[in-house]
Amino acid sequence: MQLSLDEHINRFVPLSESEKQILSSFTKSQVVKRRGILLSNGEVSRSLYFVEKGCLRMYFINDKSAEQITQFALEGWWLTDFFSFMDNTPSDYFIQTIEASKLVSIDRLAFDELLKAVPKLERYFRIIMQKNLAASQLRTKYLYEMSKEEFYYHFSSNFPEFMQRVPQYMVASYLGLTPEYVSELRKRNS
Amino acid sequence: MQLSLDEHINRFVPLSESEKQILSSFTKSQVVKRRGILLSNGEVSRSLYFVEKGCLRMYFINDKSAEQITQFALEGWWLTDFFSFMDNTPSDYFIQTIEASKLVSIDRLAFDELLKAVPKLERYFRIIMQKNLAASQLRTKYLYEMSKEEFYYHFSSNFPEFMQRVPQYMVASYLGLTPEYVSELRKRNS
DNA sequence: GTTCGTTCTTAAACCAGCTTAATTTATTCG
DNA sequence: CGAATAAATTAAGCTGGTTTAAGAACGAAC
Repeated sequence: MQLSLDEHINRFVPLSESEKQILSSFTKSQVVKRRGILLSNGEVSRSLYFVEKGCLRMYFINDKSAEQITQFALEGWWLTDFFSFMDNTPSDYFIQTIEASKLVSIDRLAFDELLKAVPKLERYFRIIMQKNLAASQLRTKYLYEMSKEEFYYHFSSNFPEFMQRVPQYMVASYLGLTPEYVSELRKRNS
Repeated sequence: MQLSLDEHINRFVPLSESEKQILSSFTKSQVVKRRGILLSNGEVSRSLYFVEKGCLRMYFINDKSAEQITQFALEGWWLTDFFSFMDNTPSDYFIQTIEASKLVSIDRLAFDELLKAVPKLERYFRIIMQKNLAASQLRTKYLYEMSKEEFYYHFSSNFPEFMQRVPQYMVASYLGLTPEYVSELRKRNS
């Protein structure tokens, strides 16, 4: 599976050829190998990333020195630490590829310029942010209403392809479970 | 404290007088008494609400028939169930005023029309959604990194005015704690 | 196909936070 | 104000999920 940024934008806001050219002049395409680091903690999150192909994770190091994953991004998703990106402040997060990936990135300043140059994209990003917000509301609801056991089963039965793409311990981290407990759940269910 | 929508928009996108008039023709101002219901579960979340004065809560009924609060909105915040609002599907949530409140609401269709009529507002809402998303990422990080005890102290020391405005059991619900446990924490800390 | 690092499993002890249920204190509103 | 209702507290017992520690299985790279 692969999804170009142009194609994705076109689903919401059709762009003219010249607008597409302006867009590509403000963005960078990059191919990153497996486990490549895009952002390290302490740095400012300078870029907003779009995943054309592959998979990203965002995580921080918790007080037990363990990696705590807070978000994944698959094909068609945008990812950054928005506070750091907007306010130009150091981030607590790491962003890393899980697989070899093809990305489009936009720097903070380029993002502002781009939106001035192609105001139609304000609409595209408004819609994207709105959808992200809806997804985030739903995730929060799940966190409140499900036990950790339910949350795990919900996730594994709703996203089986994802479970196969990503190591089990990363899924465990994202769901806020210990790998040991996930093992127990898998045993229980088989 | 009171904050008009015009003023709030003006912080991000200055509007002309005629644009302000178009805006007000697509929105509704309403004063709602304490504990007034704006959305009930099973209904479509037809409106997006801006709080000019007062306080809203969004909650659902969990499997133990208890109210589970997922969001508050104070002056200057927008609130709705975005999935229901965007896709026109029934919501699981209730939205209710905690205090007597002054609100501005925009219906789904009016929202689309408004954005067509005043494209500048795409930018305003893009920024609002982006800020919401940043706030949501931060909240998620807190959930992952803090124990419930830490989460409670963090919240009560960072938002003391809020703790006084909202009943303790609502704060407990929002933080995912039982009222009994909050009582214990308060006793421990005094 | 062997090696070395990474990932997953097993099991027992442990504890943060919940449940239950009874009591006290605040609020609301006639 | 005073009655009724809603909210907050207390304390004991319990449990879902973690911690710890050790070993087993996997998979990438030579």
